[in-house]
Amino acid sequence: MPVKILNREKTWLTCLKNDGYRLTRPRRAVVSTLAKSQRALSPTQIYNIARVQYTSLGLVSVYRTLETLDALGLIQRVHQPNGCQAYMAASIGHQHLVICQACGQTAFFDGDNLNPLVTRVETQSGFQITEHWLQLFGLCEPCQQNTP
Amino acid sequence: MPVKILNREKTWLTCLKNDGYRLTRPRRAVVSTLAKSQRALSPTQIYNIARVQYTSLGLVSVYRTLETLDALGLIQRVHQPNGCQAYMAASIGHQHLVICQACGQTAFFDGDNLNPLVTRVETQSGFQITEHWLQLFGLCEPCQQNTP
DNA sequence: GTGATTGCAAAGCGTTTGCACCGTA
DNA sequence: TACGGTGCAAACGCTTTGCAATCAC
Repeated sequence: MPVKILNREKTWLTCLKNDGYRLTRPRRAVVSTLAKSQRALSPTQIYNIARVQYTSLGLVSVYRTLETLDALGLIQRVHQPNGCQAYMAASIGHQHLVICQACGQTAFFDGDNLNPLVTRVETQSGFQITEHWLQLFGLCEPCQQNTP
Repeated sequence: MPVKILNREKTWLTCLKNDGYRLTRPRRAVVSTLAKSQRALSPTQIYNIARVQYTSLGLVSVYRTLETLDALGLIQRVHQPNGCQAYMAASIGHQHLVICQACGQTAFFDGDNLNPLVTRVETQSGFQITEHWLQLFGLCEPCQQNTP
């Protein structure tokens, strides 16, 4: 699992290159920032962090790179009760997200097999289900101690 | 279940009144629009629909009424892959949402018992889970026929 | 070299705030 | 009548767009 995170940056850059995108400094800075992050980041947060590494980065490039990474399915928008402006690495397969409400720290967990539920709902509602979304909110270990 | 929808408007107005809010024409118009809707509506959509009933309604009042209804727990923000600006009646108890990706039509379903999953994730991740979120996306019956 | 990509500035859009007037209780 | 609530207009913040300069290939 830690291996995945270390390789994420390299993987994303390879994907970009294979899809014909140029590996520019702004893109590298955004990719590096987001690939390493354990928490969901907003465009402005990414901008501020990435500028440490590449000072003349423009906020616009952050937006454009996020759009590209999202289109390639490498990152996902993270929804929280109060909004949905943050992004992080896309979950793989049937993994789902737990988010710390205090610090934004995230972790993935392997989802239940939701097929029985999906089938039941399809029968009862008449909807044809194409996508599901399961997310948990709470406090990560460090935050449990800081906010008793 | 249809009974609930018919009573929803009355219930919301009663809640507002009991909490010391005045039952003004703008509030009635917003409540009536949203209580009757089977789909999630954005502030602007609510504005346009409600203005049929109350022409001089201001968009600002829609926002303020939504804020109030949300604070009272009567409505909830609905998150979709592309954004989270829409509102609808709050789910009751452990109900969850199915949303039609084509027309926005929604339906509730009784959720699985997620307690075993929550317990498992708490143990594995160290997170203390306080809230969960389960949502399904797909096509409602009419839209299945229109988009084959 | 050349065309994709960038940063800047400006436009755009949804949302919030300030304020004088209005209407509910 | 009193004051909570309203609509308008302006402010605000985030996001997108237009464009000349830049840089990866």
